[in-house]
Amino acid sequence: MSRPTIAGVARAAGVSVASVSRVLNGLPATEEMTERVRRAVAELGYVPDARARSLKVGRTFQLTLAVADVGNPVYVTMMRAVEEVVSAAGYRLVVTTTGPDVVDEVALVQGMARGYADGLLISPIRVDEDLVKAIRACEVPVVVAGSVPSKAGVDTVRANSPKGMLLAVDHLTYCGRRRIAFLNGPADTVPGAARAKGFAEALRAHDLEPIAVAEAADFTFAAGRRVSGDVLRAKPNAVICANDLLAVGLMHELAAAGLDVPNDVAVVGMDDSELAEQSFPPLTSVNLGSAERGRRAAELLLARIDDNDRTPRRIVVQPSLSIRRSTP
Amino acid sequence: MSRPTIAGVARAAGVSVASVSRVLNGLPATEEMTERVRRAVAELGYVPDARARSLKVGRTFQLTLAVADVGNPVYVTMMRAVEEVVSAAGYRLVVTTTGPDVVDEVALVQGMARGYADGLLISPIRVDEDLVKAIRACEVPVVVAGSVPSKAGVDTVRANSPKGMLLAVDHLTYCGRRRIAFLNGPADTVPGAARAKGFAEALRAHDLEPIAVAEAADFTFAAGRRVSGDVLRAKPNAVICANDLLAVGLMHELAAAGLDVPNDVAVVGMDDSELAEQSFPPLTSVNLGSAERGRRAAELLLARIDDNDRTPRRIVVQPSLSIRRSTP
DNA sequence: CTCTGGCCTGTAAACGATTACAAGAACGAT
DNA sequence: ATCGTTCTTGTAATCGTTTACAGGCCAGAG
Repeated sequence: MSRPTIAGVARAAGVSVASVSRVLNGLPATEEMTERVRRAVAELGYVPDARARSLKVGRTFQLTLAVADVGNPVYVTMMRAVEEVVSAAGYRLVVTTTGPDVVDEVALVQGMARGYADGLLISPIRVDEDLVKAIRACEVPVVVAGSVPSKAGVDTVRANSPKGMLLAVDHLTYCGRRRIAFLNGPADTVPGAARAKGFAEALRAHDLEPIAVAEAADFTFAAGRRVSGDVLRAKPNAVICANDLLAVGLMHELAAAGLDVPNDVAVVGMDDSELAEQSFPPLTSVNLGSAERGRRAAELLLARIDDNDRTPRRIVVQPSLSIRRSTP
Repeated sequence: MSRPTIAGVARAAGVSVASVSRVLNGLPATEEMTERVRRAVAELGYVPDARARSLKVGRTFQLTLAVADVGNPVYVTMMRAVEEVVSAAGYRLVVTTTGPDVVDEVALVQGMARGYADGLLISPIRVDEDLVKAIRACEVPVVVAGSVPSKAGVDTVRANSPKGMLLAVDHLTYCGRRRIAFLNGPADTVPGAARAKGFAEALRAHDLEPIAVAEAADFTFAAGRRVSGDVLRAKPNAVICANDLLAVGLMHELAAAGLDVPNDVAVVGMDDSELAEQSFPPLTSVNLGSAERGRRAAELLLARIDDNDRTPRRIVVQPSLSIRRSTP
């Protein structure tokens, strides 16, 4: 006794499959018809098959979210926001981890042609020509959370890193710190490059010279710790970090070196993730609007699924600074 | 010019659709046939439709992972492990957040009958009769990460909280702490109940009386902070927390109260998540094997998808203690 | 030379829904 | 009473695969 199909329900209710389908999809039907179908559905415990439905209507009601590393708390924030929007719209979320390699991202984008999801929300950590091409050619709507050349002709939602950097430097100089170092992630990544550029500009705007710039191997706590020494040798009295994980890694090394945060060294993180609030001391962090980016990106994706002909939008979310205890 | 179908490939290659399908699925075919099909596939850029395939073969090659809160770092650890196992086996992972309500979990389990995934890996935060019934009746294989009555007849992988508690209490008494308090999450949850019981047993084994037991509204940082006061009023010299987030919340309150960790109060967390390592001071934490649980659970699920008649297994993962700086 | 058996390959029937189309019923207007 | 309109319902085609089945061909055995 296997799962009942729509045909079984139709038989049990003494009506046609078309009528069952109509009732189930809320199309007009008489009182009596609705009642008979409902009764048969309840009796048999019928649940429509999503696979069959997908094939016929050409939609799976699934969306794919691709991120580089689920362990990064900034993605947790984004994922929460995305989940909320898409599940409210009746979609499920397929979460995929791409890893740091761009070829995996390209493969993922091309694989979307299989049609297992109705859209893709991707936050690429590295971008190259192949990826742009793959995104252009993608069978399903794509929204990029991050920067991608405008010729990709795709909706994007990105942060304003330079402005965020400026907020951080403004705040630090206001606190009287002028020996500012920068702890970046890999500069060959999209966020790494943006932040490096933003940092240089922000210092220039304040007529300052960078004291030190270090690059961690990736955007993780462990990598941050490993290169903290390079930053500290320059004796900065403030360090801006490219994300919160790196900042927390740095603070551990500062504690190990017997330096006080914020008195000896002020620390500013970026992303304003949950970790910023949880770290000790609580981390002053540039809020790059990850929740809002997630939300807006999800909304763009839904809008594009409804109408794929709309002109691509490029949304920039403005940053703000969450001041906590790691700065004076 | 829409997506090519298998019929288009067949036409282009001058063969039948069956032959195309066979070549694509690696069934025996002559050298020449294989070559012609490959060429046509490449030329048209054909990619098989997952929706149609799912309908026919009755599988989607997707698995659902349902957790209560993606913000809890313990789920990040589990998710990583699960992703690794299932993607190696050729499955995609659908991540769903159930929220704290058991009715949502029941709805989720019942919704699996739609067949959008081939299996469900669920870590229920609360369990009731309805959920057990739903799991028993579920159309697709289910593996539970956590405790569920054995009559559910389902594969489970769970932690050994009592043993973990004992490790924590052993360690604290060894450090000379005997005024031990407990900061729990909601006691009406599965992990909350298990840990409360484990804590009581562990203290009894050491002939100790609990100094204080508090219950946070949920397993989050903010909730932990809010009830920390209740714990501290009893002037404990050690506090065991039901998870790392609660422990970090408590440590913030300790700092605010001017108390030193570990000298004034030793703190032990549970889960040994990434946060334990990142917090300051680094948190001594009971490793309940979340990565291993994720891995084993995923393996059980894959095995059951292969053979749904195997007798249910109940795996218990043993805990260990990761000693860091929050204890003397 | 014929027959049997074993490959390949193609035709067509699923899988389980949605939906275009047509047919029938009901009803009001003439 | 007849016609036309509208509303409901049923029949059957369709989505794009996989796969059971059968037919055709060839080789080897008798």
